[in-house]
Amino acid sequence: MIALVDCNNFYVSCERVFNPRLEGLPVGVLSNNDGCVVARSNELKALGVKMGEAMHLLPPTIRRQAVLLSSNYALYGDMSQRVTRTLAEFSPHVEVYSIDESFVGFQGFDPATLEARGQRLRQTVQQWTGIPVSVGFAPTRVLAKVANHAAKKISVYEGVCRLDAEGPATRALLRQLPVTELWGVARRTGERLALIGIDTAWQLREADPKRMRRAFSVVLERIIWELRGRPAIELDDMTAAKQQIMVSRSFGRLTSDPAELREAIRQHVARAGEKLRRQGSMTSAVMVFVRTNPFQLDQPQYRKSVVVPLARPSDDTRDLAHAANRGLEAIFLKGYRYQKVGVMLLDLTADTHRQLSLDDTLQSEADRQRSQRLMATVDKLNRELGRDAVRLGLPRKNNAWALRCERRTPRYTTRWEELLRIKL
DNA sequence: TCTGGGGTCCTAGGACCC
DNA sequence: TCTGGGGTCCTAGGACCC
Repeated sequence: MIALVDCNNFYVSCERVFNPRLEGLPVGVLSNNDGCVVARSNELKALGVKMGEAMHLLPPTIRRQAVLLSSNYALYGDMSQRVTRTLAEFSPHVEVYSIDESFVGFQGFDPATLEARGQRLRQTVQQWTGIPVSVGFAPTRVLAKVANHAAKKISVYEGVCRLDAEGPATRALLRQLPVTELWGVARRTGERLALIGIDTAWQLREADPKRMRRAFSVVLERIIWELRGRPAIELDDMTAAKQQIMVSRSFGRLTSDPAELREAIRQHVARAGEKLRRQGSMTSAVMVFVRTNPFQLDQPQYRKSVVVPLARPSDDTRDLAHAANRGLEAIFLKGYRYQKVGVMLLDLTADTHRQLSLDDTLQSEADRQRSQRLMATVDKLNRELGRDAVRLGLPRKNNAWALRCERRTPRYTTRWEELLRIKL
């Protein structure tokens, strides 16, 4: 049996831990730039606010009633780690799936004891971190997701639900579950399934796996096996090195100024370089992209990306910045109002595979060591003194890319000076 | 005025080879 | 009139996740 442990309304719950006055109120947390709603309390859901709804399109009555907060990722990331550490008390097999969800392995435990363990887990996480969680047990990940959904929605489960592959509870749940509520089935696939008369999770489970593979995809076939209780989805080791690293942001306001684009790219490259070195990788290609605001249909639209290969794999921010600048020059066009730029590091390899090449005559061992020391020092200073304590090049004033986040709460768990702002 | 950011996996189709 | 077939590799884009 495997358990999916999911934090309820995670970002909102984090905010409530440090500001209990938010209990009972409709609370929402906004995306970067305060653009749209990415987390909702039950009260806000009850007002009809949908996931991903644009802030500026919310009816004024709702904006007056609701407490809408900028996102505070320093806080959520830290709280997430506390939850994960608590889960490790219950099983040696914890796979962190996202900031608010983990799969926890319970192989070998007596199935009859699982619900009680689940309840104890909930209470412990609540007591140690202040975060409410729901627990779904099942033989496969897809079914564990269904069980978790039931644990959250159906009050008799009291936050913990166990589903067997066969059994009346499983059957009843799958019969009334729209197929698009399943993990891995979204709108597009749902539309195609509807055409052949499959609307519920149960109907999908009863479909022929091989035929569905041919008509749809291997992904859908695996979901069918999982619904029947046969594991077909393995999770990647979430601690494994990423295969690509992306950093991008929307601008706080649109801009046509190439200097502002260059500055944003430089920022993003610096962050991407940090991430790259933290996981001990090198990159051999840097992708740069720019785009206008796709929602402004009356404005001229432009989106373009380019991949710039590096002469040799590198993790030195200066190399990455050089490549990114060339990429930006190649795709920048005058006359457009840009909304977003970003960089992606592709083709990552472990830096232990650092290869000797013919180019080594051009870059001596001494140069490489200097580069490594410089980057290690920059990373250390930024870790200890705060992001951007040290950077390559000077920042500009009044940047277009400065984020709007006017409603952010204090970073209670990671900044002493902000902790003092709590009103008692 | 204002619509997130960061990932993964899979598939189709083109280029190329023999 | 007739113009192979099968394999690999790569890339772009779709779909999905939270």
